[in-house]
Amino acid sequence: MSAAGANKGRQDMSKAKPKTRDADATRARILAAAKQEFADYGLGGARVDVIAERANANKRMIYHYFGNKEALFRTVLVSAYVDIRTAEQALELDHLSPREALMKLVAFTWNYYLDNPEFLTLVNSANLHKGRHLQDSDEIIQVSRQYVGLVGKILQRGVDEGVFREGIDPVQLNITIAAIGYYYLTNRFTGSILFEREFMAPDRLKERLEFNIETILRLVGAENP
Amino acid sequence: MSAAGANKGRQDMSKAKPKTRDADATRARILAAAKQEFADYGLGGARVDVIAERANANKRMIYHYFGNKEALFRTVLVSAYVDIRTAEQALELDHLSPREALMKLVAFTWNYYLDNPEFLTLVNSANLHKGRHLQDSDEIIQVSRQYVGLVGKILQRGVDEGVFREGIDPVQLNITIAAIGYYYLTNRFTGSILFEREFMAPDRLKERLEFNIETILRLVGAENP
Amino acid sequence: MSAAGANKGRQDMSKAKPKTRDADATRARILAAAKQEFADYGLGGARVDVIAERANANKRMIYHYFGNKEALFRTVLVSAYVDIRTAEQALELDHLSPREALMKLVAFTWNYYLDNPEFLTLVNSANLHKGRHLQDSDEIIQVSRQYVGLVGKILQRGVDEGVFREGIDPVQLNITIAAIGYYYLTNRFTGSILFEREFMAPDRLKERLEFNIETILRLVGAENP
Amino acid sequence: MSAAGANKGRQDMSKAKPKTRDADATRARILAAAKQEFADYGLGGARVDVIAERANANKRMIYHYFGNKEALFRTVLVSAYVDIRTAEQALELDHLSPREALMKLVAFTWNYYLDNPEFLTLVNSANLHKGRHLQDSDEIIQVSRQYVGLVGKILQRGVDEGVFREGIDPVQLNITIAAIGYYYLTNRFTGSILFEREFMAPDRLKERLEFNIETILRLVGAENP
DNA sequence: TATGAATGAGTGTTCATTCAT
DNA sequence: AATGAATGAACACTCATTCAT
Repeated sequence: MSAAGANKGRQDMSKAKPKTRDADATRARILAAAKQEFADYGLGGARVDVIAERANANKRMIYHYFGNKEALFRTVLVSAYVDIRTAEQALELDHLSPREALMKLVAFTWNYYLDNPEFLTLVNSANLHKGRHLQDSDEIIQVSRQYVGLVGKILQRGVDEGVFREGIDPVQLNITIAAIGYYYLTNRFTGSILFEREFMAPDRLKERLEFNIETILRLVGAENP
Repeated sequence: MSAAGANKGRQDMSKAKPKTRDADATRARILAAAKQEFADYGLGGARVDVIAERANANKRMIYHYFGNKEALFRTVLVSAYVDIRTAEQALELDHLSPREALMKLVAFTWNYYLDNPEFLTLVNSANLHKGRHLQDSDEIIQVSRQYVGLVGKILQRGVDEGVFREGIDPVQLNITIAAIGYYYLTNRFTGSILFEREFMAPDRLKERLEFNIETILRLVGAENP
Repeated sequence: MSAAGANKGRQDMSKAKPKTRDADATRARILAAAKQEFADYGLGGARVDVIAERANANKRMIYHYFGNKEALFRTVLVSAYVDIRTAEQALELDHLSPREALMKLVAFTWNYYLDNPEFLTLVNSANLHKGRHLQDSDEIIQVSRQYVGLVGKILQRGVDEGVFREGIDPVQLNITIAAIGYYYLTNRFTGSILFEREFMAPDRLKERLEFNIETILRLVGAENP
Repeated sequence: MSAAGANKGRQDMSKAKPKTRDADATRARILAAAKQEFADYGLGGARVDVIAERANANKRMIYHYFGNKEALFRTVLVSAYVDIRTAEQALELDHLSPREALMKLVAFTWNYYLDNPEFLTLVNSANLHKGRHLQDSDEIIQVSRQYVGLVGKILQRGVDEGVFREGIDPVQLNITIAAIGYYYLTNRFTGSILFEREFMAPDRLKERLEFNIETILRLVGAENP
């Protein structure tokens, strides 16, 4: 039996795994579908039926894996935050000059919002519901601390090298970096109408990113922005 | 028309006017209630019954005056934009120095968001629905043009006086002025959790406004920000 | 207009009333349908859709008039108790001899259960749910007190006249009068199988009533039962 | 078989027996859990998941051993009847006087209901479903016949000894003995509210049992009840 | 102008049951 | 023998909207 077991070891990989992987895969498909649906229609506007359909899963499975619609939203939201924070940590800004690190971070933030527009509406939804779904999530606080530390380190290095001015609050800087990208993109629809300008035209996007980089560099007092 | 109006004036006072005035009052109450409800729960989350209740009106009246829920939202949204743009036009910035005019505008924008938080969620809702409710609204475009002109004029005066740098796009500046206040306030719930900081504490609000003013002044290149 | 009004007075009876009566009638139809459905299938087994259908009403109306399924059950239950207690009060037992009054009460109880079998299952359901739906109903306690008083009075008269023995607790007697009819009828299905006897055959019913009357008369000590 | 059993004994202990014993144990655990769940919530209100959980068994096992929910209920119900009838047969009433035998039977019935309240709700559920689950159960009819015979024998002995009156139908007596205990206990929740009296207080229980014994003794005509 | 009654199409959620291993 | 995954049908309840007056 031990020989068979050893033999089965490899073979089982292709039999047992699918079994466990099926569950994980279903869960993942539901999560992805939910992220999209919540992003498209908000928490209230999202339809559980549609999520199930989009996930190519049974509606019952959603309740089995996530409990209910709100809990599913909570999971989606936390995962969205973890995703962006994880990507930020992977930027490897330490070997860049403070100025370049900051530019890279502004550009990354902008591009992340561009590539993952669902993040924007998820956050909006979370705030429409007064942040209720983020409460009691230690994970979120952990990754956020790392993020603030990341910006704080760049700022400190800039001050030490004499290229940034002193006394800038890393949290306020963080918020502003996010704000100038977030606002433009989340309000791209009303913005395009109000300002009679195609917000999502490639040239316009490029222009805005440059404007944002300049805004941040001037803010931290980097010479020759 | 003015003669007719004068003629009708007295007669209407006793019979028709009260009637029309009641009608106007009902309409206004519904509009105010709807603005609040849409702001609190979004377009999808808002309840027609609740709006009727909040307006101390009959549900049927909503349909009588506004057609349906979406049309009501459209009206609320346009009125919200008209309100803020009207307030901006009333600022009388012309007699201030460009630098002070800009500071005043940044502060006004911030305080308007603070005092009218429903504006933020209404705009968010409008964008969740891809700006659909703002289309075909000439009124909106008119007032927006005036706004851009207002900022453009300040900018031009600053350049002429040599206190602002050249080449700044008034629209981009507009957007950034809005963004740095809007983002902080609309995301105050998730922000307070993520950054472990009470976003709405009076000191924090004051701090943010100062940070924003500095951001804009440095952006336009005003010396001694 | 006053003439017309006077004229309309009677005519309106046939126009205006239906309006108000419609609401009341709908409510009443729902209540009757619910009583039947709850009696047939219990609280858990009853279907709101079916109640609406049986009431020839819209499902939405049930929620409009009664709030939810449990509240509807509560209303049904209270009304069922009020109905039987009201019928008992209408018996006019005072002018009968104590012995005949008691016999009449036993027979009435039996026949009421026979004619209103839904009462039995409603009470069973209420107890399956631990009486939760009867709590906080002052009405129920009021009518029950009257009922106990009614039996107490008969008992007292019997004692005074020397035909009943002393010291019988009216509540215990009440319970026993109910029990010997209730048990036979509510368990008629299992009873018919267990005892291989058609519990609902007319002769059997008559036989049981006589047995019950004898049980009660012997219990109170009436001579020559 | 005993030899085989002895032979198998050791070997089975380690391999086969646990398996079969496990199967029986699982079946028994499911049955016990089901009895409790059905008693607590009725047939419609009982949840298959909960039964599986309560039985510390897999849900699939329920279907394997019992077919489906209704069949499980049927099994539970029959077993409940067999249990009470078996306990009654073990009473050894023959060596008691008819009067004492009857008293003991009334007390036993009462105490059995008290100790096994699930029996009451199971029977109620069975009747809510029109006794359907008891049909075609020969076992039930057999044990019931024995029960009627048991009461009939006491009655006959009493008549023979001149302490009971003639002509009492044992079935009717049976029903009444059950009724006066059953009704009080199954309706203890509504009863406690209606009669403003704590039905389950120890003194109240004792009082009711004495009342019931007196009721039955007077009914059969035993002198000096 | 105003209103109470009524409704159909959904909406999140639950449940007994079967599949695949 | 035992189990985790999956499902379809149903269920209580909701909502924007219309009817009738």
